[in-house]
This record gives sequence, C-alpha cells and structure tokens, in this order.
Amino acid sequence: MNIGDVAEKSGLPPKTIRYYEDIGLIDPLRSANGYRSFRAADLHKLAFLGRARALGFSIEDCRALLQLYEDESRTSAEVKLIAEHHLQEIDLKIAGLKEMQNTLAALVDACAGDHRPDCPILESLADG
Amino acid sequence: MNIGDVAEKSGLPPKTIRYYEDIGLIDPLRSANGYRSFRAADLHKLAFLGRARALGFSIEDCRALLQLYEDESRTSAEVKLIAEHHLQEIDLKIAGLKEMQNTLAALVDACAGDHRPDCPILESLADG
DNA sequence: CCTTGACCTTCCAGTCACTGGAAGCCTTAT
DNA sequence: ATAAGGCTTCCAGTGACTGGAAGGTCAAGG
Repeated sequence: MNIGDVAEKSGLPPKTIRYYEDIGLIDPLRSANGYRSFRAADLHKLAFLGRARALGFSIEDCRALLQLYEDESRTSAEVKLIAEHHLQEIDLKIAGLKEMQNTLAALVDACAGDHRPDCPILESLADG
Repeated sequence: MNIGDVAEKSGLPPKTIRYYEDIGLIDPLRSANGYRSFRAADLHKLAFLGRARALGFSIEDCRALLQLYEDESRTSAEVKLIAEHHLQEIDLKIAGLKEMQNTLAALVDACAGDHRPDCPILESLADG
C-alpha cells in the first residue's frame, strides 16, 4: 500500500503519517521507486495511533502505549497508569474550561450587545 | 517601574511581558539605561491582558479587546461578538473533552490494572 | 513517443504563546 | 573591587502537525 491508501484507510493525512515515521512511531518499507510501502501491520499501528490521539493521548503516551501493546510481557497495570494520568489531565482541563465558561457566560449575559459603549465584559477585564 | 515590578504586580512573567511588547500589545517607555519603564497605564493593560488570557482569549482576541477598550466609540455589540465566539469554542472544547473523558473513564474502569497483560484499553485502541 | 494529471518524495518554514538559556550591561551593597 | 541581582538582546525549542515549493514516478490517452 502507498501512503494515499493508508491515509484513506486510517483517516490520518499523509503529512501526519510521514511525521509519525519521522519521529519513529512507524517504520514502513520502501519500494524500489522510493515510495513508502505499508504493510497491514503498519496500517494497524496507524489506526491504533489515530484512536489514541483521538482520546487525547500525547504522542509520547502513544509511543508508550504502542510499545506496551507490542510487548507480550506487559501488565495491564502499566497501561492503566498511563490512562489514569491522562484522564486526570482531562479532568483538570475540563474544570479549567468550565470556570472560563461560567465567568464568560455571565459576562456575555450581562452585556447588552447594542450600539452603546458600556460593556461589563470590558469592565471586568479592566478592573478584575 | 521596571519590568520586575510590573511582573510582580500583574502576575505575568517578565518574559511574557517582553513578548507582549514584541508583538505590539504594549509599548512601554525606555529609561536612559535602556531599561523598560512602565507607566500605570502599561500595568493596567498588562493586567487586562492577564485576565483576558486567563479567560482563554487568544492573543489576537486580546488585541481586539484592548483596542475596543481604548476606543470610546466602540459598541458593546462588538465586544459581545468576540466573547460569544470564544464562548462557543470553549463549549466545543468541553464537549470534545467530555467525550474523551467518558470513553476513557469506561476503559480505565474496565481495566484490571494488575500483573496480567490483558487490557481492554489496548484492545479498544487496537480494534476500534 | 509525448503529455497530462495524480501520485509520491524531501526539505523548509510557519503555527501558538510562550519559555529557557547564553552573553553581556547596569545598579547597589559590601 | 567585587559580588549579587536585575536588566538587555537574540536564538532556539516546545507539540503536533500543516502548507508549500521543487522535483521524481506512474498509468492512461492521443
């Protein structure tokens, strides 16, 4: 398979796939013409990476997860640890965003949004 | 005031303050020795920026908000528009994160986290 | 045989909002 | 005289791509 095929099948853009090779996440073969030649296993890895990234795992987490996936002697505890850390970060991010959301929603609500210059949003930013 | 003072008072690191000058958000005076010399108005702007950034506004949004703040002939509608757009993006981000959170929490929950290699997390990443 | 178009290749630069570090000047206190 | 601490500039790196340029390859049609 050429890169276009795996791009379509994995849902990842060719640029991203080349990038993943660059940083050592995958290692496809090369055809005589220099084109990357992807095996089923490569496609499988890319799909794995796509799903892990969609869950918000960092590239380094993905690298670790992929290694664990391929390591028969892994323990599920190792995997779970990574996932739990990541879940915590997601929780924190959500909490932060919700605070912004609350504050901002109140300000937007209080703002008339008309032709006049008076604006609680600006006032809040200006004076805390 | 020197940069250290405004850093402390605004809560922004000196590096960030220099960066904000670089990109034209502020324009402090210079003392004879080349040090930046901040007026009260500069500090005020920095505090404004700090609060806007804390609400998640992009630098370009901050620039626009600052301009509106200083423009007596602004309308609150202009301000509100920016805030509403940003609020929408926050909503979207939260929604995305919550989806991750749901999926991931279920997987973490299903994972034994023991010495065995079997792991629903990896299985889910591998097979969709 | 030639051309066209759709692939593919590499490499460089840009994104966003900083942040770290190096090299060197200025000020204050000892 | 020197040491500490604060200030300056400039360059490079962060994460995870993404866009674009310049050029090689391949299959189909004329």
